[in-house]
Amino acid sequence: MTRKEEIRHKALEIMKKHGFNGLTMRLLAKEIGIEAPSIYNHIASKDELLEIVCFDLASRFESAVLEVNDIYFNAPEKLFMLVKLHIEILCDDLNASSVFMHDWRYLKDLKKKVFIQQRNNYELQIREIIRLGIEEGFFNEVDTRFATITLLSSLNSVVEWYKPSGALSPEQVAVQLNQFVQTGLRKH
Amino acid sequence: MTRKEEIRHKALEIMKKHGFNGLTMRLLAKEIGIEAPSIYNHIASKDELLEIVCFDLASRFESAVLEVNDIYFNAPEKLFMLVKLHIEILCDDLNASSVFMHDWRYLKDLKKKVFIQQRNNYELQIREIIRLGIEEGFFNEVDTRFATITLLSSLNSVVEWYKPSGALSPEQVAVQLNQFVQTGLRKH
DNA sequence: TTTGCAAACTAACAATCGTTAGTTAGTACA
DNA sequence: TGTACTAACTAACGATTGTTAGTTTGCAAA
Repeated sequence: MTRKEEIRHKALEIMKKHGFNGLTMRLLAKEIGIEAPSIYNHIASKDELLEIVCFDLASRFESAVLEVNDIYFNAPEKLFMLVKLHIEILCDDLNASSVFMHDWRYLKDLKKKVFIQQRNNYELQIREIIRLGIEEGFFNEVDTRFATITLLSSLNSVVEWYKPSGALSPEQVAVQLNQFVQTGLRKH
Repeated sequence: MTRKEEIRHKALEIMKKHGFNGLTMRLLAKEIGIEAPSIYNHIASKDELLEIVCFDLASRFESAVLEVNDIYFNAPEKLFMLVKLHIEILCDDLNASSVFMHDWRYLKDLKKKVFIQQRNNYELQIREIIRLGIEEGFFNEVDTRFATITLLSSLNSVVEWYKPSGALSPEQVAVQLNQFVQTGLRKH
C-alpha cells in the first residue's frame, strides 16, 4: 500500500468515526506516524479526500443501475439485482460507504451540486424500475418517488450495522433486504 | 417567541442546512440580528443547543413506544400505531428531526453515550413488537434486529423529503409507510 | 561521485472558532 | 429617584484549523 493509499484509508477510518469535521490533518498524520504538512506531499487538500470517496461511490452506483437496466427483464428481477449490486458496493468498503452516506453534505458548493445531481439521477432510474413494476402488474400502485426513497433508506441502513465478521454475507443481506422491500413483514 | 426560543429555532434551521459544525455562533447571531457574545445571555453553550434537541426528541420517541405497548393489542396494530406516532413526532419539527438524525454524533462523549443508550432502548422495544408479531403468526420469521433497523431507516427517511406544504399529511405518510413495511411492494 | 527527486521535516501564517470579561443602555419596581 | 435586572455591546483570548514556505534526508540513476 502506497503512502497515498494509506492516507486515504486512514482518513476514511477517521471520518467514519468522527465525521468529516472530526478529521483533522494533524490527527490523520499522527495516526500514520508523520507530521501534518507531510500529507500534502501526497494529496492536494482535505476536501479532495472527501470528493474522491463520494464521487467514486456515486459512479459505482450509477454503473450498477445501468447494468441492471441493460440485462434483466422483469421489474421484480431487476429490483432484486439492483439490491444485490447496491449492497455489494456498500459492503465492499464500509468506511467509504459510511462517509458517502453521512458526509457528502460537506462537499463544497459546486461539487455538492454535482453530487446531488448524480444521486438524483440514480434515484430516477430506480423509480423507473418501480414504475415498470407497477405497469407490469407486479407492484402495488405506490408513489414511485416515495417508494424509491424509502427503498434506498432501507438498503443504506446496512452501513449502520453490517459487520464483515458477522454471520451474513453481503449476498445474504441482499436477499433479506429484497424480501423486506418486496413482500414486507406480513405473512399471507 | 422569546429570544431564547428564537435562538433555538434559528439554530435548528442553520444546523439542518449546514450541520452542527456549520453552525457558528457568529452566523447564528447575525441571522438574529445581534452579536455573537450576546447569545450567551440566553444559552449556556453551543453544545447545549444540540443536546436539548436530541434528548427532547429521544424522550418523545420513548413515550410513544411506551404508549403503544400500553394500549394496542396485536402486533400489526401496534406497529401501525407506532409508525403513526413516529412520523407525527418527526413531522412536528422537521428541522429538529433532521438534526436529531444527522448531528447526534457530535454530542460530547458522555451525552453521546446516554443518547445511544436511549436510542438502543427504543430499538429494543420495537424489536419486541416484531418478535410478538412473529410469535402471533402475523409476521414472517425475520431477524428482529435486522427488521427493526431497516424499518426505522424507512421511517426516518421522511425527514429527507417531507414538506408540510405538500399534498400528504403526516397521517397519510404514516399509512403509506405502514403499508410499505408490512406488505411490501409486491401485489398478491 | 554527482544529480535529481520523493518524502519527510520545522516553523509559521492567516483565519476562524467558542467563549469570557467588562461595560452600557433601557426598563420595571421599590 | 434609586436600585436591580435583562440583554445588548466591544474587545479580546486561547485554541485549533487547513495550509504554505523553506529546508533536510535518503536513495536511485547518471
